[in-house]
Amino acid sequence: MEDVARQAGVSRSLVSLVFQDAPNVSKARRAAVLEAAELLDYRPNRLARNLARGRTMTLGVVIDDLHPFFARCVEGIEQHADGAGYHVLIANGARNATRTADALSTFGSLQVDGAIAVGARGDISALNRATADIPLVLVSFEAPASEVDTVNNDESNGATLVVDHLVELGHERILHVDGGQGASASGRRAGYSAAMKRVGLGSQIDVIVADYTYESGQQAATTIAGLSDRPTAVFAANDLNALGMISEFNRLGIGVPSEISVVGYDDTSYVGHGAQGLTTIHQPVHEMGSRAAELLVERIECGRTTTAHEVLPPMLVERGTTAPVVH
Amino acid sequence: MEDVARQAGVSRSLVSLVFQDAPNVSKARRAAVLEAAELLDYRPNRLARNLARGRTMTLGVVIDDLHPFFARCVEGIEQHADGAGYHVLIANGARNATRTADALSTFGSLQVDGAIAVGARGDISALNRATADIPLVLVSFEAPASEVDTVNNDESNGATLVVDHLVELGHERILHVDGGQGASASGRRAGYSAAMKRVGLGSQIDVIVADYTYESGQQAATTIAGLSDRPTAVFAANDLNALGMISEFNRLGIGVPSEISVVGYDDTSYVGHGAQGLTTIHQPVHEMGSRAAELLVERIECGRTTTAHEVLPPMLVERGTTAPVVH
DNA sequence: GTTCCGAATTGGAGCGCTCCAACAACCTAT
DNA sequence: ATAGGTTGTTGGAGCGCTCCAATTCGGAAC
Repeated sequence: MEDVARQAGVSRSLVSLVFQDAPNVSKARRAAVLEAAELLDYRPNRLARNLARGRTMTLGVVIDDLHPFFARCVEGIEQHADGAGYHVLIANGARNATRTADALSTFGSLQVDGAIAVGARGDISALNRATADIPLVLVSFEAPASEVDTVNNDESNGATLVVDHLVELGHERILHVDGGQGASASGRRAGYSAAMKRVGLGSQIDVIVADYTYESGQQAATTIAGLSDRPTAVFAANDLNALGMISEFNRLGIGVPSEISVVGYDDTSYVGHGAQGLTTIHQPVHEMGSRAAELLVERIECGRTTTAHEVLPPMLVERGTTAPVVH
Repeated sequence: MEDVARQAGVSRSLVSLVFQDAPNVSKARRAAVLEAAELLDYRPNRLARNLARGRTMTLGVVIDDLHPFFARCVEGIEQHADGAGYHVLIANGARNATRTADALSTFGSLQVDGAIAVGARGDISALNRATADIPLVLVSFEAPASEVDTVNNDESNGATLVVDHLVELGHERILHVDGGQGASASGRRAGYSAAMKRVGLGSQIDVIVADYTYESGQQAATTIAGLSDRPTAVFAANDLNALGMISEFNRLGIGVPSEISVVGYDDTSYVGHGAQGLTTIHQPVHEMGSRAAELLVERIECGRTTTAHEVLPPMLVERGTTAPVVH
């Protein structure tokens, strides 16, 4: 910077002003500085700038893993951040509470202006401690009572959409393969039960404990196939789980959707493809991301201190794995 | 830091030493500092540390988009980086040369110690300029003549594996739906032609121009269905393209693999799932990532100046979309 | 030709840390 | 008791920038 200043025949301060494109710099000097910088191949050191400014104009995002569901969320975050003039840095929590906290504290010591954790592991107090005093927004993480902002999908409403759709197709024996301890699983479970009761199918409520993996879907399918009073429809924990279930049903010679209907959850990018699209619940992930970024920027720039808990509505996407019940 | 030093009754330097866990600090003082830090809720500012050190112990990764193929590569990168003590920051190039260059220059001004671009857009000189003087490694980007390190999959060999597999199943009319201008497409195309000639099927060489999308796969399927002398096997541009093709064949009542065999490329995570697994070429993406990180760390720490071009072998994964030809 | 005022420019302190050279303290070994 | 070597500790300069208060500049108004 010193060198550029000398080369352009101005002071260091002026060079600084040019690179912040400050308003009150004369055309001539600005040009001179720019030319000198070009000549010397100078580019400002953001590290130093950030240190001096105490602002980084950067948002840190920790995602639980790098898979499509989170990716779409990040795209939403980026969209809003871009508009607000922030850079976005991503770190991988690797489905692991420690790594998540680590990533968060890396962001903290990197002095990002705010952080977003998507589908994070660990408990709120740990997350909060890791981020220290930079604002944090949680996506897909239920924390209604806490001081942190959250953005969630209305899981319970999603489950209701599933049940209503299946009931409309004439199903009554509707079973739920759940997500166990996974994030959002309890909301889906509760929504399922409530919806079943509401439509007068309380006696049919049946839940198989599973998790969000393909393999656990396959297992659940085996269990279901062996049931004496086999359900005519299954509400899966999520898309991957549904896919595992379907592949196993196919292997066992049970037709989907001819003999059993299957509904997933998340509308992961790949489930629309393939010969037989999966009927599923679309989460507005992209929007959840951009809303999270919005909340964060609000806190950073307007110093909002009230806590926000956003809940976004899901949507049913009807594809090829559900059909009217056959008696 | 000053406060911590005062609280612990030591100098600022000692506090610094404790937080770098330097060897020669007495147990007593170390404990005192740690306690004071705890009390005052102090955590070192990495920004300042990085500035002072001139090292960030961070690697920047720019990926072309956030989808599974790249995600697995990042996991490979992270694995090696972790071992070598580096943090990994990810930025999204958003399938766009400008954003890619931007991300790279953000990393540059953030003073990361090295950068990796996976499946980047733009030309080498632009990428090089953006990174300025920090070392750069390119993954899935052919640049044999340049000064930058690269890590690639042996596309040509991958194509050979496909042709050999199909020939073994008795196919002769083997068509290639290509990836157009996409990265690696030319390698696959060339490998296909060479392999066909080698097995004496030079006269059967037939290429349909397409790209790496699902939709273009569907289109290609329509074209193929209308061919007078319909091929018995198709080598698709990539998995997504193959999936599009298969769904369209299904819709048109053409059985896969009974009437036509289809082979993909990449072994994207989701293609093993579903009722009918896709036969495809597995790229060792994870390994490519970790190898890239290794090359990078080598340059950073050992100051290697010779250029490395790694080429990793692909592998055929036989699943359900290929079968012996029926006459 | 003064006076005044805003626009343009500058020096210097400071952001929070590291790292080096200097120094203090404590051991041996002579 | 003294030189020599560790081990432990410290002040201060410096990393590359920003930002403030102070200064200079160049007109327009009188």
